[in-house]
Amino acid sequence: MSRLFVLLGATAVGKSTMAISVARSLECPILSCDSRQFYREMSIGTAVPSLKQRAQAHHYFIQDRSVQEPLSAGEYEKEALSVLRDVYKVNNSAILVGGSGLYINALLYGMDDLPSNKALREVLSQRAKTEGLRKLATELKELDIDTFQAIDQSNPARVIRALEVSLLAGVPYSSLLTKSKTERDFKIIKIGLRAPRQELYDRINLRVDQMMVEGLEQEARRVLPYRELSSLQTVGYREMFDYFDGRITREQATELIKRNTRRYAKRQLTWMRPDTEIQWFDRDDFQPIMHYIDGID
RNA sequence: AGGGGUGUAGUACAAGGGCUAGUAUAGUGGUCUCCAAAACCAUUGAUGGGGGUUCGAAUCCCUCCACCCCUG
Repeated sequence: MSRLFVLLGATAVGKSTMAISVARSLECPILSCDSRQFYREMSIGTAVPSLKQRAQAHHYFIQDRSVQEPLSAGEYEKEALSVLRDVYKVNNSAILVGGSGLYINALLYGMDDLPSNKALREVLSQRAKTEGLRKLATELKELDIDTFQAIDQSNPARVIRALEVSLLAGVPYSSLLTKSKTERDFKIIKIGLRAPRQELYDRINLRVDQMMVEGLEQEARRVLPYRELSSLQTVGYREMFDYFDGRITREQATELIKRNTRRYAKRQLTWMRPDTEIQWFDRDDFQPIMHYIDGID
């Protein structure tokens, strides 16, 4: 059976480097699962692997599209499955590396085939602003009482998405969720990279300082015209946009990027923590990881 | 060394001798079926040490300690 090694961990823990080491050892390709490294306009702020790094192993889903063509979790699932099918024709192994939990779950377990309509979502989003979220929540209550009670009613994203699906499908959103995982025809091995919290935060702070030196400001200026796109609702860019608007100073922006990256890392850890399938290793434990991999099948 | 000043949460500040020491921010925990590096929810934590006055002290007094400023 083909194998997919899933390399997980918080941002800046060292996933990319470890993935390349493992890929070279296994002589297999890497599929990135980082919902911001998909886009070629974003390099510095997403800490995308360098060209030199990418030359050491074949990478998929790294800067292969524009921010103007966003890739959703469901679309990623389909495209990544297609890539994996091709990879497994010639190779028994592949590595999935990244920090976008929802996208990883989409590929590993599948997503229910829910309807989607960007225009409708936009309308609902506007109505939430003008009429208030409570109004939309009340409408959701009539269409889908189960979801209304289950979700956080003050969370616009949840309310809008549930309403969008219920309206499009003509049946309650909750009735479409199967809650079952799709079985894949490859073996999934999850490997987590960890580091002490303080060390992780130090690495984040250092990395942000480096980004500023490398020209994050110039990069952010180039994508400023696309600031409304969801792909630009990203740590490192939003803060620079605020700086360009004159709302904060460059120094404040740098500090906010650090803080928001730390928070992002914390949310990633919260997301991964309950997953008992993850075998955890220290961030640079290459040999123990290879030993673990060799012991599988 | 002498004189002056300041010590409240990780940080910045508030509390005229009287409610459970407050606010901001950081930090922490959590939610999650395609906007997810998003969105949202919840929450820990402090009066520098010791003594005194008082029914009652962050607040007044003494002392020690730490830091800052000035003089040398």
